[in-house]
Amino acid sequence: MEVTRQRIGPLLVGRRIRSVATTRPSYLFLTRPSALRRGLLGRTVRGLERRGKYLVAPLDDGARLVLHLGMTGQLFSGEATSPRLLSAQGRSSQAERAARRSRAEFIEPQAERAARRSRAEFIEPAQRRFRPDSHTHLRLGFEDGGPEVFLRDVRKFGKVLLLRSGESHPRLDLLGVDALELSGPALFAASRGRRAAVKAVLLDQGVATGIGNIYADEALFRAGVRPTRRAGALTRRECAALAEAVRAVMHRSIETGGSSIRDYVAPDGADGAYQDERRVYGRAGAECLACGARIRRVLVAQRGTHFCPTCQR
DNA sequence: ATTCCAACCTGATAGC
DNA sequence: TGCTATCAGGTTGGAA
Repeated sequence: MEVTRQRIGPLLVGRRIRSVATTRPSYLFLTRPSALRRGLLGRTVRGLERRGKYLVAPLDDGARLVLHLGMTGQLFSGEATSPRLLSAQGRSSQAERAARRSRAEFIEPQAERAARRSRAEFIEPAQRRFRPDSHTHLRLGFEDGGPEVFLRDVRKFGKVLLLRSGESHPRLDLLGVDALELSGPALFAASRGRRAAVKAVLLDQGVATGIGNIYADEALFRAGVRPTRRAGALTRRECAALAEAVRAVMHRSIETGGSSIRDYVAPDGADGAYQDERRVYGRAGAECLACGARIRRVLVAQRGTHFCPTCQR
């Protein structure tokens, strides 16, 4: 979300909204689309802040546009280009691609295939332009006629709401300290008396906000702490190491542009690279890069949880 | 006062 | 080919 904030900021801040298109009312819209359109039309965006995984955009009338991307949300420029922004209809499935490939290899002479490839490379850029689909829930156009801004979210676990001037919202008010500033003592204090697994505490946005499933697993690995450990049993020393690991992992992910594993793209369409630095998340059955043991996957707090049984105690 | 768990959605993939 | 089951960067509200 921090990478998204940094890169979508210039496409929002200082621009006056001329058009607002939305999909039909749904779980995603905490503010009804009709009210959202009324509240946004003609407004100028004054800034863009992040509160944990939420983005908050103050408007020139004192209202605030609040966005959360949930699991599959994508916030991006109309000029962005990426296969991750295409819906299934606009993209060939893996089965189709495989079928086409094997057909092609069977009947097509190599020279012909090369010619087709160069034709495709010549034509493709024009065809790749993003076209709003049924998952594109918000589309903002601006007075300056520049690039639009899109919010797309396949699963609709994201959130869009408009807070009127001075209005607050419990979802924002209950957030803890930002993960980038989580301190050992704060984590230690928050863990006291909690019987839940330490991973559940890391994911609790009221303790620290911004830590998601990938980063919880990666931080626990770095700190050498097993995710299933009872939070209340962690020592000050372990909390210090874990808080440090959280900060390090989050900073590194921001540096590398985030984790593009399945849906995430930056607002400019670029993939992040943090997925290449994962040591445990999504590596169940593979060898631990530190000790060679098999990475294990278990459920903790109903979330897939990955750890090294020898490095993490 | 916590912790658990189903629910909110859709799509990709693995296995039979 | 198709069908079923499982999994997925999150959060919430109410039951246990």
